Amino acid sequence: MAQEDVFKKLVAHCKEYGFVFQSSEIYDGLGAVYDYGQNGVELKNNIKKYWWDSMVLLHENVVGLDSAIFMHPTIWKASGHVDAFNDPLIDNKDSKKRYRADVLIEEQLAKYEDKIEKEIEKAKKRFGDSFDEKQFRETNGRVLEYQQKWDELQARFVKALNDSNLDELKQIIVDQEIVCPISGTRNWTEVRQFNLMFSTEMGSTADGAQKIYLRPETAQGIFVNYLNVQKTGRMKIPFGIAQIGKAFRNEIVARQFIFRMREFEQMEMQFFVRPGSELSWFEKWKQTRMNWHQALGFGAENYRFHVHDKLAHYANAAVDVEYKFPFGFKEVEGIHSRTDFDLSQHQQYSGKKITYFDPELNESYVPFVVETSIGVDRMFLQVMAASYAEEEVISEGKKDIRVVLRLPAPLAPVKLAVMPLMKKDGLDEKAREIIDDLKFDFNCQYDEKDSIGKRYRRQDAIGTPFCVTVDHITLEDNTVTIRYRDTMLQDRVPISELRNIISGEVSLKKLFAKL
RNA sequence: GCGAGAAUAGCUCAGUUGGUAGAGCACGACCUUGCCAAGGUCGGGGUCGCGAGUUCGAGUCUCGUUUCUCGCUCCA
Repeated sequence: MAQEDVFKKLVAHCKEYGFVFQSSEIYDGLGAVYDYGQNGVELKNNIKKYWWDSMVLLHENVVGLDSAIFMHPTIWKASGHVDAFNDPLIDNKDSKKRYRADVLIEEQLAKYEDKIEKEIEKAKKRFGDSFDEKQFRETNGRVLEYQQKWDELQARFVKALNDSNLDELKQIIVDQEIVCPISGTRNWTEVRQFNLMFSTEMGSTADGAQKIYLRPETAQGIFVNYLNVQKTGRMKIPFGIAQIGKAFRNEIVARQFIFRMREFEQMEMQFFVRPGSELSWFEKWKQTRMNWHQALGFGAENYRFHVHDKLAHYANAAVDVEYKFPFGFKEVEGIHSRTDFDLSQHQQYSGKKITYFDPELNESYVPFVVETSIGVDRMFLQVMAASYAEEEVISEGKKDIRVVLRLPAPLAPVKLAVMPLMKKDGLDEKAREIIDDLKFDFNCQYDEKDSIGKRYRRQDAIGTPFCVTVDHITLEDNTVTIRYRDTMLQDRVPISELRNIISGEVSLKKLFAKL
């Protein structure tokens, strides 16, 4: 089966079995926004718990935080997000290249300047020492003509920028007959403002309102609280702060299902260290995080590190954990050495001192930061992609295809399905009794509809690791058959042993043992 | 954002040169069976993505639009 087909089937499966729905579907959907259904939310919560517990419970020096989505607007100036993503862009339809509209116009201005310079150069050669540049500029016809064009263009350009008039920027490009350097054509799209941050207004009256952004990353909430946590938690460097939360990016192109969404969820941990020690911590977290991924048992060959050649403005080392999705190796998690960039910026913009006093060194410094940042939704997609399987089964000589989600049991939405072989003779009541006993320990499901084989397959499709069937023998000796998802084999066990058998398999400790 | 393709029932799809919308599976009720998806009977469910246009008449032709897929592009 081709990999693209696998992906298509996976997307269809996600919808058919209540894992992921498109947002606002009955209104034709909302681009690149998705909802998690009854099974999806359970899986997602389990993924988050796996991450949270492995970070916060397993590391003495890592604590949690839940900061607000709304933050002071200056935070995004300090972080560099406001400046870096506010460009008017235009595309050439022939070369399909994208340019900054303001840069194209600036280049046009420079062309007029070049022309003036050339005239001056020529005149210099002609007149030699007697050349008076100031007088030449004021009297030469060609120079005056270019200068006038430059003045007009500059005035128009500045006004358009100040008014944020995108139509006018486009009109300037048209009027100036600016061509694409690659295709040489003037086949342009409209000029569009790209701001990757969503904004809204805070304050109920229009004149008193201030523009605030929906956070494009959760990290800044940790940075601005680092000293609160350090002081109230009596944390000593090195220590980390972990956070799970929603973030929002107005992606130009959001594609590939839940891989790139406009509203998404991050699990980030910022680890604060002594300056100079950041690269060894970077290596340590790199390994720790890879172990976390591989403990799920999806095969080490499906993971790799991708080292960034081009580093972001804040980083001095960066690596991605990539997983082999049906559409190729793609980033699931990023580990970045963010230096002291963020904290120093916040110190500068807030005017507040946010240094740490290191009692061992007897000195104060702005800590360096090593970040691990993973997308919950990508992780979800990765788990689904890795678990989805179609396998041939032969029963009574007939071939059949079984769709099974081989989810790691601790992540499975439903841990146990209890089903009466028949819904009569009190088998159904007995099944309910078993559920009532176990429902506070595990997410259980009851099913009495259709043949038993069909019910097993329904549970396979959502990844339920255990099915328990109540039959007539159960009524005599309180034993049931327990059927395992992956092998399809069955054992007969006493009802009293179910809790032990299941909890041993579905506990997160099973995964932590591999870390 | 550019280019190409797609959209008909919950799912997979059929629907002839334009003539009042179908199948299988799924779903619900009842009967039957009882350990790996297919028994019987009856039933519910679609203004054919949305909006215009052409036409006596549009699921079908034209245009626009939305969403999805693929390629390019972008991704602090």
